[in-house]
Amino acid sequence: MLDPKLIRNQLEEIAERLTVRGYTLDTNTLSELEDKRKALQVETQELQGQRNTHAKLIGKAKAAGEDIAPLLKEADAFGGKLASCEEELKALQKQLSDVLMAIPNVPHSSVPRGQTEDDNIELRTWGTPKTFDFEPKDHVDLGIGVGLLDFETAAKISGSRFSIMKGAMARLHRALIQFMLDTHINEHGYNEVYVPYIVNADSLRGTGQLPKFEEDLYKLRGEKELYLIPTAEVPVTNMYRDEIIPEQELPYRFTCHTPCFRSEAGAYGRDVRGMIRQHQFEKVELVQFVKPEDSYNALDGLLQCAETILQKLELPYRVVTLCGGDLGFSATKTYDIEVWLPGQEKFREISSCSNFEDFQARRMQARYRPAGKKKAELLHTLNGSGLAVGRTLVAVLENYQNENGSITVPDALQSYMGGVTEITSC
RNA sequence: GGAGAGGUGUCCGAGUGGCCGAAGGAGCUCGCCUGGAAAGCGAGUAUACCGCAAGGUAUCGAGGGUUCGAAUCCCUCCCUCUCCA
Repeated sequence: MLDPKLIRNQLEEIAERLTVRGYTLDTNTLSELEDKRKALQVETQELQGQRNTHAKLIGKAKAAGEDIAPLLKEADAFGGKLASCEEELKALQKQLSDVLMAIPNVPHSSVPRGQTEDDNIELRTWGTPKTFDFEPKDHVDLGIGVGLLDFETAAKISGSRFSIMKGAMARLHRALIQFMLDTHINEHGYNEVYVPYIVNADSLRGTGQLPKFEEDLYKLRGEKELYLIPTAEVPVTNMYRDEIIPEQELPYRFTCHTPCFRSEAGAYGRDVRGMIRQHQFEKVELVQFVKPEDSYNALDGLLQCAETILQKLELPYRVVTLCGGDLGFSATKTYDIEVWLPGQEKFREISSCSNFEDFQARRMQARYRPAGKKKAELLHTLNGSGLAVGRTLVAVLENYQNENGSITVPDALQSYMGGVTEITSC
């Protein structure tokens, strides 16, 4: 959520900055609502004040042993008008907060204007795409070729956009997870956490998936409003909802492996083939809570940590700065890492590293207390994939394939593979 | 599944209808004291909104209700703890 003060005092400036992401802020409606709210609030508070003064009068009269009957009669006058004002004000405040909750974050000044991913700006590339002296296959053909990837059976038991991995493939997938976690814990100083995969609506509002993006989520049936997590970002970031962290403990840096569940409601035609876009996939996430002045340095650091994984796996990639139009709802700035996929002859997103500044923190009331200050202030939150495991597996398969259809296990993963150095048909 | 107890400010904790935005303590800030520190002493210390200000309004797990007036009484829900099965 944006700072309501900014909405009140710098509405036009905020509206202008939101155009960078192609978002049109309805300033007329907003300022109209805000004016109404203010007038009604003043009126309501005045009436409440009258009521309170009168109630105290009755209290005193009663204590003094006086007859309070005439005062009670007078009190009737305050009832109706106040009740209707309070009701109307409440409705208006709800309406205003609904509008506010649906406004995306304001992009950082360095974010380029643009509509789609074509307007993203390439920041750097790493590695050189390998040249094959044969026609490289995509991961689907490779996986099915060695008999260790099975989409048809997954479709039977669940539906489209699910997959089954077997044998060395399943192990390679698991090896990737362990390798990523170990690297972040041992080399990057992150703290591992295990969290619930089912979260309540407050948590999803806190990080910004709700109220606007409910159709992307899997909601559970039952009396309680519960959802499967679309990313570890939700439970991990919400660990500090309604908490105040002492300044000296910051920054907090967590890594967390979870499955992620996404309905992919808006992606019917996209990436229907293979493991690129699944309803269920694994991800190793990086989450940070930092002081506001540190958050952009932290974003660079987070990006580095994610890049390290690809470097150790010797997978070529590039880093792009997302343009305003491609920026997620809650982010002020996002770098995507895109890995080279020989099967598609394309760079494909494998990690997204974002700074949210205080946008999520305000929704969550996640604060820290600066040393020596009495007032708690909002934290900045960041997160990034480090990395999306399914897509990393795809990248390994396609980049490490051999002419006979086998896949060489990258050096970095061999210690996790129990001596298996090459994946061949079983 | 059964029976109880409880959720109050940064934290601990008192408060069963008006004098309670809330005792007391801890912590923190400032000052005194000290060679310096600790201890001790004194003052201050929630947030949001309206207002130039004085001041006002709301907030005691969440939501409803009773009342002239609710942290306090009633109802529903959420969460924590203890005991029993």
